[in-house]
Amino acid sequence: MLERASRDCPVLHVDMDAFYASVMLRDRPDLAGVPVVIGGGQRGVVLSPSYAARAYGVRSAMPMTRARRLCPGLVVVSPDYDQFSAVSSSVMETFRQVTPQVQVISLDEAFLDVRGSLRRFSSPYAVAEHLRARIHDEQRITCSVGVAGTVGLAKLASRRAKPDGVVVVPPEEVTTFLHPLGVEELWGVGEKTAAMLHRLGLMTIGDIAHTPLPTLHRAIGVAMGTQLHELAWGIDGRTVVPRRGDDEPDKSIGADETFGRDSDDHEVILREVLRLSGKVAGRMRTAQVCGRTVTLKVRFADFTTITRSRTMAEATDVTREIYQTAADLYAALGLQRARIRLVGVRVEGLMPRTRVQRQLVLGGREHGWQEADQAVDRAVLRYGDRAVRPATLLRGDRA
DNA sequence: TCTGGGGTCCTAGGACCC
DNA sequence: TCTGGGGTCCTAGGACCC
Repeated sequence: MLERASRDCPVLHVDMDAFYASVMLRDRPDLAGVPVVIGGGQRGVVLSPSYAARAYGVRSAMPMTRARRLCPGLVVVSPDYDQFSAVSSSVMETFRQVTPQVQVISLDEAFLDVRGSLRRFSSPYAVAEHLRARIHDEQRITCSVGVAGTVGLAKLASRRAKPDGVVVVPPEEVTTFLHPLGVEELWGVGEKTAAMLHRLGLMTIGDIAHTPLPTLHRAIGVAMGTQLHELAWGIDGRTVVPRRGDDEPDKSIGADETFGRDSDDHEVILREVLRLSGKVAGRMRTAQVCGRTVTLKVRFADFTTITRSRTMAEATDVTREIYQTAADLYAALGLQRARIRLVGVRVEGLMPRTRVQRQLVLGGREHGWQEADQAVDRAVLRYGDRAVRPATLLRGDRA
């Protein structure tokens, strides 16, 4: 029955079940059945709760403090991204053995267009079950698959399929499936938009579908209103675009860090800005890109967040120049004793380094810093990222 | 001890150019 | 001494996604 129902459903959304937690648990049989989360840090959030932890109400993105309150025996394990990436690559490779039409969304999910695979498989549903069996055999983790005619519907379907299942939404059942769901299930509807829709009395996707377009436009804007109205009727222009996830150049590279405790000490804050600048510049050099716009982000103790940016005449990947710009932006804030929770540095307007020719500044000593960075990169490659750091960062070690 | 860290996209106003 | 209109860049903020 599912075979036949899936015939006009060329799009699969595959979503690994509790991915980080599941990958960790398969190597830690001692933790089987124990409520455990991937996460950590004093002020962190839950990245991935195991199903045993979910039974206590623990959810992704929940503050760790709240998770521990809900589940006093909670075991917390730090993420091992190298391992997650390795498992993810294997899984994506399995997908590609079925179809080249694989769009990687993140480490743990992908869209597949399986139209080209229907000579080898009797139906999209059969592809879904084949993939689930293979991943279970090869990786010893489970996944859920949504099968539908559009990416938006496939994504909603995979959510309903969890854990360890398949949900097919054939064309004739689209509105029956879609309209009872809450508005927050739609892609693009987050906390704020959901609250706005709720104030209008729109609770379900069906409510959105039956709201006149002009009303939606007034409430949430023309672009968003049109998009949600279409999605509410299962209309979705997006297609599966084969992508590996790392084959498109980033548009920006940034790093931020929440302090263990809020700080109003300029020296502490600027030292962190320097460390983040070095981290960002290093990643830029690895990616062989330079950028022109430096953005400083500051989050205060009350969680209000501001950004300040400056666009430079020339693109750079030099730690010192990024730091100097970020430090200038910080100084221009003129903060006195404001307690700061987080600082961040991001560089935008990225372009391939080969396209950047640096102007020779009369009397300038521009090249010194670039060569210093290259020396740092070589040392880091050989000895690790604690090998070479600006002297001002060494003080942090003693603290 | 509420609320991470990596991103993308959109909006809106002002500057500036033609 | 009247005030258009389009296009692009820059800046700041906000929403959202994984």
